[in-house]
This record gives sequence, structure tokens and C-alpha cells, in this order.
Amino acid sequence: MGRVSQAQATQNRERIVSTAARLFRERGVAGVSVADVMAEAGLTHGGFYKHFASKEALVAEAVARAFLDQAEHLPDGRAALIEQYLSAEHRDHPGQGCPSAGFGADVSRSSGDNGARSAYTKGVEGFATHLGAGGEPDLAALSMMVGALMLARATAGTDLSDRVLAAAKAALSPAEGPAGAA
Amino acid sequence: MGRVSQAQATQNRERIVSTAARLFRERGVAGVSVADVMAEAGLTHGGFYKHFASKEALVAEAVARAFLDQAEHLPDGRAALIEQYLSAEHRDHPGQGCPSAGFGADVSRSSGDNGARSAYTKGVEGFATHLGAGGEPDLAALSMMVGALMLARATAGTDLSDRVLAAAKAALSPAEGPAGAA
DNA sequence: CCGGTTAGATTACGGCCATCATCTAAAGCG
DNA sequence: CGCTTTAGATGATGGCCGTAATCTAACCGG
Repeated sequence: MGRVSQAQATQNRERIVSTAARLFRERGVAGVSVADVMAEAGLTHGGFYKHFASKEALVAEAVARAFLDQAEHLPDGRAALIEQYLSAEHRDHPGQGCPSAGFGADVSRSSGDNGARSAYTKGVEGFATHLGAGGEPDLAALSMMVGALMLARATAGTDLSDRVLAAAKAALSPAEGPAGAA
Repeated sequence: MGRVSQAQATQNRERIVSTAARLFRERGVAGVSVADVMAEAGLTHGGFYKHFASKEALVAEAVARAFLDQAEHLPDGRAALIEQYLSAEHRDHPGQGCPSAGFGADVSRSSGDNGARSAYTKGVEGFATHLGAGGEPDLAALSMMVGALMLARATAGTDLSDRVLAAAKAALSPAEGPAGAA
């Protein structure tokens, strides 16, 4: 109850954002309530609006945070990145996974000019640039990775799921681009 | 009001399913209520459970229906299909668009063994097979198309959106697969 | 043509949602 | 050390949700 130190409050706010970044990716923005986030952050729902103007504002911060976390944990080298991205591990843990994939649908459906969309756009551009060579974003490769991950998640539990991951890996790995012989 | 002819009832049921297939793709399953679907189908929400056991059952039928509609409206030839798929028109009309993309996130988050997931899996396999040559599903190309569409939708209104579509088109079009020179 | 069947309308329910007003007690300034 | 500020808890609000019981009237088999 009562008040809490500035340091503690800042730390609590951080925890709210990172919890939201995880839950939103796991269950979708509409599938997570403000109370859910607060409870999982060890707080009660009432204090939420001392930190954020609205749920929408939290979504925007959660998207930005997820991209920052991703950028910090990227493996070195394109081959390693692809290998990790198209793994069963990544497919099965969307909460820690790629924000481009995890937030894509929710951002698509968000209205017009909001913070979430601009944070998302900036994050995608950054990730694509990291994936490409010489500062040139590789948007085609990113598209294939994001699409394969989503399809693999939606078909999880079937053999198609593994085949999608394998096909994308094969198409991205060899030298560059898929060879005609499939 | 009272009863309605069997023919009328069947037609109403069809309308509920196709309305749901459109609304779910536009706003997401969680963003559409049973009452929304029924109202847009010109009915009141009360009659819904005379047709479906639950909202979840409607989702399963809507997914199946969306894939059937897609299969019926596919353009002839791989090149034409890719061109249409990666168009601004398709990006801007998710309600009539690809179910693999439109339902992907929702099916991913649905629990375990439900009808929506199996309908989705079957639909993806069919679409990938149509896209491939000689009965072999082209899962890598499908991944790239689905991913590009989702990224383009989430970044709609920015120049990145158009660049994503163009990059995917270029990577899929030339002969087969992307050439190294980008 | 009559009565049971049934599609759809109406209404109600319990629950959860985002948001906010209010209370509280501790923090941090003077 | 007191006073003000404020993070967080508590609780309420109004609305929407999925589901279901009930009512009504028209279809359709006999």
C-alpha cells in the first residue's frame, strides 16, 4: 500500500512493460487485460493509470520494448540468426520471440496513426537491416522468416509445421536464395 | 418473429459463416462479438445458438469457408497469383484476403486440438500445393508471401509497406528464387 | 388443415473489461 | 520533523461479452 520510492516505482513500471511485451505476444493484445498484466507484474490493476494513459499507450511501449530486447539478444552472423529464428524453440515460445511476428496482426488491426504502429515500423526496419548486408535491409528474407514462423505456429502439432520451418531454412541457407531444384 | 423456411434458414446460416469469415479477418476473432456477426448478417444475436454450438465452432467453419472461397477465386498461373497476392489491393482488404495470413495469429493462439486449427492446416497445405509445381507444395514461397503481406499490413501508410511488397515480388518473380544481385 | 417442430426475437444472466474516484501511507522536500 | 506529494490498493462504474431460457409464429409432415 502507500507510497513507494522513485527507484521502486521506475522498476515497477519497467516490470509492467516487459510483462506486457511478453503476454501480448503470447495471447494477443485483445487476449490480455490490464488487470492480467498488473497481476503478473505483482501489482493490482488500480495503479496502472498512474503509469500509462491507456492500454493503447502500454501497447506502444511494449512493442518498442520487445524490439529493443530482440536487438540486444541477436546471435552473431546471418546463418546463426536464421537457424535460431526458424527453430522449434522459437516457434514454441512466442512470448520471448520475434516482435515482427508476435505483434504483426495486432498492429495491422490497430487504427491509423498510433504509437504502436510507428514503433513497429521502426523495429521492422531495424531488424531487416541487421539481417541484410552492408546496411541494406533484406526485406524478402525477413518476410519469409516472419511468414514461416507464423505458419509454423498456426500449424503447430502437425508435420506441416516442421516442414514449413525446414523449407524456409533450406531456401535461405544454401548460398543465397533458393535453388530451383527442390 | 416466428419460423423461417428451411431454405431461408440454410441461407441465413451461410450468411452468418461468410460474414464471420470476413469480420474475423478484418478485426481478429477476439475483436468481433457474436452479436456483431449476427447484426451484420441482418439477424439478432439470440438465434445464433440454433446454428452453432459456440463461437469457437463458428470460427472453425469460418476458417474452412475462407479457404474454400480462396481456392475458388485463385487467378491462373503462378505469376498472376503472386502479382495479385502482393498487391496494395490485397493488403488493404484483409476481409476478402488470404486466410493463411488473416487467420494465422488467431489460430496460433487457439488452444490445442480444435477445428479451426485443423481446417487451417488443411487450407495451408492446399494453397501451398496450388502455388507449387507438380503437386509439390512450395512452402518457402508461401511463407514469404504470407510474411510480406502481414508486414505490409502492419506498416501500412509508411513507405516500408510498399518496399516490403516490392522486395517479395522481386524475390519470387525472376526465374525462380531471388538472385544474389540485389 | 392441424399440431408438433423449429428459426429467430427478446430478454436475462453472470462475468470480465477499461477506466476512474477515492483512500492510504510512505517518500522526500523544506 | 512535519507537510506535501504520489504509488499503489480498493472499490465502483458502465458497458460489452458469451451463453441460454423463453416466447412466438411460421413451416411442414401427417
